[in-house]
Amino acid sequence: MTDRQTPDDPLRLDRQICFPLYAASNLINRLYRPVLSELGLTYPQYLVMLALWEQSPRTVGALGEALYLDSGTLTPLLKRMEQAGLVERRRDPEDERRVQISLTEDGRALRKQAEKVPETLTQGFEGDPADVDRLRESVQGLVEALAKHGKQDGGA
Amino acid sequence: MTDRQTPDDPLRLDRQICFPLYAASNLINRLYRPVLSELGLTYPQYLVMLALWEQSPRTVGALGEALYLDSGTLTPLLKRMEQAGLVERRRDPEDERRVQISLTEDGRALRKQAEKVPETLTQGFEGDPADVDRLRESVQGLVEALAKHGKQDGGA
DNA sequence: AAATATTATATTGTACACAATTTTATTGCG
DNA sequence: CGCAATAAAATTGTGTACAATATAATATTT
Repeated sequence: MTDRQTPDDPLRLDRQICFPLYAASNLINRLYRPVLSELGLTYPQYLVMLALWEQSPRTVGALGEALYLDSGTLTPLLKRMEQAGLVERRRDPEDERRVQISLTEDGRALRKQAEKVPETLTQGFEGDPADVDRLRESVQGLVEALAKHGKQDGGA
Repeated sequence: MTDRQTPDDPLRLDRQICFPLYAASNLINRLYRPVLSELGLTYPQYLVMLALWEQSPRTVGALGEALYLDSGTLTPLLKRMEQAGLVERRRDPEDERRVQISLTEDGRALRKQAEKVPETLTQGFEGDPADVDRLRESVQGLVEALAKHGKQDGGA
């Protein structure tokens, strides 16, 4: 039987920064899922839509840079979104390596329904909005640091 | 061509709290992966080991409660860990519905190698440890709020 | 005690994530 | 031009996540 509770043990679950981020990400996904399913979207698909509503068309690479995802994740996801009629995928005539992702009419129209998503989810959620804002900025800072960290080679 | 940048648009990607958490979780997974692969672990498997090093044996349900995961995720994951010789799965004789997960000798021994993981990953990482600590506590608070939120029925 | 409800885990099917590799297109260089 | 190097997406294979359902064991009710 194992049972350690050394207070300064760096392997304690409640001392990890990684774990609450992992848990929060899963829990948020779970919270969004039923709301987004009414729009016919998964959570990462919703993020792609947010990115495209800000700017369309965008290349697969540009989407990946914005969302910190690579083509291995985005290609099949975008194909499903194309099947759903939300986006179009078209080789860039200027550079046939690139694939331009653009919103369809349906994709643009979906924005109206999506506008209700943020309030639906913050409804009945205790906590000072200013606190949430501070937290968001902190995590954004962490993401930037992690992204910079990851850009480096990692070596050997 | 779409191109909106209304400053107070609640659908702006950089105004979401969910997105940086999602991105941070992915980036951290990516950062841990090469380090953990030397121990023969994936990131969620590492979390299970952290939980078991604190207390073993534990039921599948107890692990799920600690990590905010359900049997649909844990069962196959634990089977792979059993194949790898890190844990044993055994029906609880007291209640045959429950499955007790316990560390094997190899599983316990792996802790020594895992002790190097936290420092390996914080190495060359800029940022005040006190800031990271505050961030961890904030995200832990959010996780608790989300978990409480999720416990409620959701209605309809 | 038999029927019903509840609980714990497992199974099924869909959709990510990502490393590694492959394919196709462009760029650089002699 | 010819060809190696680079770049952008797609493909392959493994491992999560999770909703919905199934299975089996225990608890509850009548």
